[in-house]
Amino acid sequence: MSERPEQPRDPVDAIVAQWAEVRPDLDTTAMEVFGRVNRLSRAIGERMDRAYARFGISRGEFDVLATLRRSGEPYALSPRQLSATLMLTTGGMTGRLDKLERAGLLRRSPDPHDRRGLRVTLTDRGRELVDQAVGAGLAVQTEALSAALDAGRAGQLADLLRELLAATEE
Amino acid sequence: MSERPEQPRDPVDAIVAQWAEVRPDLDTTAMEVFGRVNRLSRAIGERMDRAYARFGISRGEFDVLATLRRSGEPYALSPRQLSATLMLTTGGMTGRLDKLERAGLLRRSPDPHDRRGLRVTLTDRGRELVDQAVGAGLAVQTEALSAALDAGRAGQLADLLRELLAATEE
DNA sequence: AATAAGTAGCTTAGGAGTAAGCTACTTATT
DNA sequence: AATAAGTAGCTTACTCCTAAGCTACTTATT
Repeated sequence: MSERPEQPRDPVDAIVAQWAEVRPDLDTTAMEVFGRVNRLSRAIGERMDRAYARFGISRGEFDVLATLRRSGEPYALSPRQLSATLMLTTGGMTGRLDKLERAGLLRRSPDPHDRRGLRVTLTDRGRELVDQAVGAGLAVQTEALSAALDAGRAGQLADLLRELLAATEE
Repeated sequence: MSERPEQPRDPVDAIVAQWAEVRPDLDTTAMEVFGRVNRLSRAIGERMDRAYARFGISRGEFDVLATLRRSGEPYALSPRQLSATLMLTTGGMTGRLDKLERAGLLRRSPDPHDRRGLRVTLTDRGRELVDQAVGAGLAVQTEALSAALDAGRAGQLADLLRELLAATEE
């Protein structure tokens, strides 16, 4: 009867079907995208938490180390730059830096050009740890993606998401 | 030179390019999907928070009311069912129910068949509020989606996400 | 040079979640 | 019938975040 090929059903289909029963007037099309985006974010996030936990850090802490690592030599940024990049308040950043500094993964030193500011620098141990952890985090994501989609469809998905994200974050 | 049509660049492209500079050995393909999924989830989440705040509730509280509403008459579920559906610990659910009960949006009553359990029921005010709020939340999502993609591409995106989510949540 | 306005990072108070453990009750086993 | 095991919901302690406000310092204006 249906002209569409068989699709696997997922939890969002069930939610959409429930709404159609009790509120058939609602247009739930957008939920088919954002409902799945939310659930995927959460599911993969939990797996990445576990991957990073093996290195003794949380996902938020990994993000700090990774931002420093990505910035290249000398692996130094200000707390301000870090909290802007990670969309975190300065109070939240203070806490993360405290933990990471206590763990010996980074170091705070005065900014030579601005006495209000600090420079946060990756220690050698921090660089080594993040170099390992980034591989573990990517492995989690790669495994989940390649289990579901071949390279062509994965690329299609990435392109559609890019368009949506670019328009959304404007 | 490029055979691919011009793509809008987004923040994930920048992050991927940074990694390629400092760690060219890494395969960041999966990040092109999950990095965007994470950022989209966060960006839309913030907008939905604001939409629900106009009704005096948080997104988590909306989810409780919406789950009850979707379940149909008589809009009653146990705290256990709610915390399972919403992937929340029972402790967290206790807190949400406390707030919503204080606001007069739902009611807790003893389960007539199991004296350990409760039945959580939407009040009339709760049903009216969630019927309004669900429209506001969908409007946020619909606006973001239709600003970026036409109906055909949005459907393609939903289908790819369904495949990925079904495989991921298994 | 004096001063007003802006910025950097930290502190504090409060919110919302988890994990672990509790009591009360139900179900399965003997 | 007695009892062991399981389940429901709540409480407590803890974590991590935000919002607001602080001090110290820098930049712009007069």
